[in-house]
Amino acid sequence: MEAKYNPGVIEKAVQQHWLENNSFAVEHDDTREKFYCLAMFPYPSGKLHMGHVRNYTIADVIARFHRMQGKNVLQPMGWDAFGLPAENAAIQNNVPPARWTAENIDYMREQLRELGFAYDWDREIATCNPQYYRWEQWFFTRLFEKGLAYKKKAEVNWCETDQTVLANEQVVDGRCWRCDNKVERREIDQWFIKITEYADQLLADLDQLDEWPEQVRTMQRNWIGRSEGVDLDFTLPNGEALSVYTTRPDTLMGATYVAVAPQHPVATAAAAKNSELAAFIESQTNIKVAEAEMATMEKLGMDTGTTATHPLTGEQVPVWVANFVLMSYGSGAVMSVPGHDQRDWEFATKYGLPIVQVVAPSNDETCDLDTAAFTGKGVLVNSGDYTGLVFEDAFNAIADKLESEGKGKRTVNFRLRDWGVSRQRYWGAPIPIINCDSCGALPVPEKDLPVVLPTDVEFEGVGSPIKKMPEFYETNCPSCGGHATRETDTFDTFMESSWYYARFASARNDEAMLDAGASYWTPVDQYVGGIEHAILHLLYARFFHKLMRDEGLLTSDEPFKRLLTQGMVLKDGSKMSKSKGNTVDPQSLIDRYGADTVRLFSMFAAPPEQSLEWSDSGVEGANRFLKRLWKLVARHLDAGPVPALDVATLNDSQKAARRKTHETIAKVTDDYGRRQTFNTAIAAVMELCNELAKLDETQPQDRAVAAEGINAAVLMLCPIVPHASHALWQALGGDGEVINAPWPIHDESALTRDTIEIVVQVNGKVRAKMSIDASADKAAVEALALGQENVQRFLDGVTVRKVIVVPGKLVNIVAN
RNA sequence: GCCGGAGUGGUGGAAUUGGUAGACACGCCGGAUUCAAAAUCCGGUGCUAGCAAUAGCGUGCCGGUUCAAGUCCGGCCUCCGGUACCA
Repeated sequence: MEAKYNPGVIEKAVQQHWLENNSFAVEHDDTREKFYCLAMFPYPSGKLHMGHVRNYTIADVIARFHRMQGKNVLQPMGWDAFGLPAENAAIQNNVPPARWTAENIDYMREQLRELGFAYDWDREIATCNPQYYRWEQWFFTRLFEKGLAYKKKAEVNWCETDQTVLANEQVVDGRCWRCDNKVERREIDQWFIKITEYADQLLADLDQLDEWPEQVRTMQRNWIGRSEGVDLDFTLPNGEALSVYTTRPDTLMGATYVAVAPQHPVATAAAAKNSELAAFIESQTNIKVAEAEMATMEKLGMDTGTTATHPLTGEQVPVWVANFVLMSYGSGAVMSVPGHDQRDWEFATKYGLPIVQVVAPSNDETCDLDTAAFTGKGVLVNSGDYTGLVFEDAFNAIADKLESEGKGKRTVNFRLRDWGVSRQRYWGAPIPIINCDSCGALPVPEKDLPVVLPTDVEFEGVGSPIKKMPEFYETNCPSCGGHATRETDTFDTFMESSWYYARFASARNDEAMLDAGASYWTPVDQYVGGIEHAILHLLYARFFHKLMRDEGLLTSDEPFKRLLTQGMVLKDGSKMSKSKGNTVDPQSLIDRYGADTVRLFSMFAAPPEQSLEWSDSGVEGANRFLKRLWKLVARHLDAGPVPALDVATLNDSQKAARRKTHETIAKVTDDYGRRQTFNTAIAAVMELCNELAKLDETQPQDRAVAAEGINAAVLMLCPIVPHASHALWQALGGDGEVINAPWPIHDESALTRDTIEIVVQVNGKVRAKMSIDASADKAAVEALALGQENVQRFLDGVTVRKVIVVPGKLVNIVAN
């Protein structure tokens, strides 16, 4: 064995060895327990950044750990290759998106290889490849046939100067990022998939996901937003219903006005006769299509002059236009109860609308309608027949009344909206639809799939080139054969990332979207990715899984069994990003220290779910540990042959070192498996190595204890630093390759202790520590504790009231 | 705005079920080695006082529960993620 740790030489050789042996290629094998470990695949933006390194190291560590546990482990890698940045690069540098993307993939693939990740490269996929997206197109046509895909109008950010739709990211302070023109909302036809039809299942099945972080489940639950309420009708002067949804029908008697969206027909009709109102509505179109924008903008409104009849009192209430009411949510109108809704209260206060109290607190909550709405559930007041009822009774009485009079209906509502999948962009999978003037929108027949995106394109301006390519969009109607045009919009890139995990299991099948491989490998046993994907990507993937299940392609209900959401990589307290100029290039670190050091540092610096603060000296520290480990093994090997371990003859220090080995195995196994806190696993192995270094290798039984400990340390570090472990395992004469070696199992009998240390507190403050026989009973522990010299000092002049003994840990003496 | 997190020494973090706050590292200080430096090795290191034993204080802020609170409860503050067309 080389005396010096030389990662440059070792890593290259070990990676070559894995490549030649195709070490991480796996096959469907029903006789073995499978483990599918997946990290969220990258968008090929150029080079790997530290966030990637962290993400892929975490997943690789988990995959390698489970492989050493004897499972058939699949860990694939691919590319989420469609998306906006490729188009921006194309416009800026005049490079076609396909070429830019392919070059980035080639570069990043090489970087992943240099980091030593245990991928089955035979399954690599890129979503921009027609072999991939053809199945997405095919699946969409299936959804269309089932009525789960449909077209409707929806609002987008529109830049009049560039004549193009802008992503939310491209709107800065309400203006186009390129030309600084003010954006406006515009309605266009878009394709949607009915995720709302699966809202109940998506909500209910969250309960199955007991290996997901609770916070992610909570976020999804809130996002889906199931509520129970009542759809009820106010009546317009012309007799038509003005429908609103409320979760608080108990406050209906306090509704003093109705607010409608600027695009609501009532508003449009009123504006036709009122130029001031028309101008107000017009002024409200310059707002970005984003929830945060809508929720934080100044709440503005104007009276339409129209009134509506209250369904219970028969009184006339004014109808206002309000900029915060969204046409796309529910009916585009809300009843306003300023006494009991804070937003309504602010609006009513601003515009002098009446505020009426109809609910009073039934506990000690305060209620002062001069300063704020009372939003709690209480007891009804000032509500005619309903006065005196508590929330639930009032809800039911009013809902019953409305239902019996045909003015309302109990309804379950969801916050979740259908998934808009149309993008007016070039670099995406073409939506496989043909529009025929006489037959309407029709799916492209299966035999004509895929609809291939032309890649030899030039960008003129910012619009999608295929919208100006008749050779792409001119076609014939599959039904009548007449002239027709293709859809030129492409799919939301969340479409590709919603099913790629299943395709990895059937990656080389060109005859079907999924096959038996997908049934064997899915669900993914461990999914690893950024917390920023907690809602959208993970919800869409869950939805897609259920769609594929209902198409008969899969049998499970959920795609990801266990989820680890990793935190961000920060430098100087903020996210590493090009715009902040605080990025650290992982490549220079790999070149300087080797992949193992980079992997070790990123796993040691913080637990995976927390954000990770970058530190150059921390990297040095990780490298130093590997050098020390190397030295420890070299010293051990130089000390000569290792005799058989004879447990019965061990002295106390040898016994202690052996106990440390087995305690460490137990802890590290738990840290890798259950807790997934790799930082504490590393710390524990470091402690073990510090102990092993103290052994006297001139003594035969010290050498035997050291051999056991060192072998365990190398095995336990293998998932994190696989190259160094490979070389050390070989030098130690281990069986086969370390990547296939069985995970160490701790020896329970090595853990026993003769004496233990107990802490003694007086009134909760530590006053002494004492060593006592591990078998001592409570009375003996208590007696010894009371006899401690320093404890006596604090008991002087006071009376012992109570003594609490926590076995094996502490004694607390309560005295005053 | 709304939903979800986070806040512990000079720094990253540990404390797993309410039971010794600061494991393991980094940095710093002192020493060894060296012509010298780097590297390496040994020792010290929460703050305050003390030669020390030890004592007081200490986990963002305010309050509460408990024999005991970083951990549980109530109310704040700051920062971060998401907010449906960034991925």
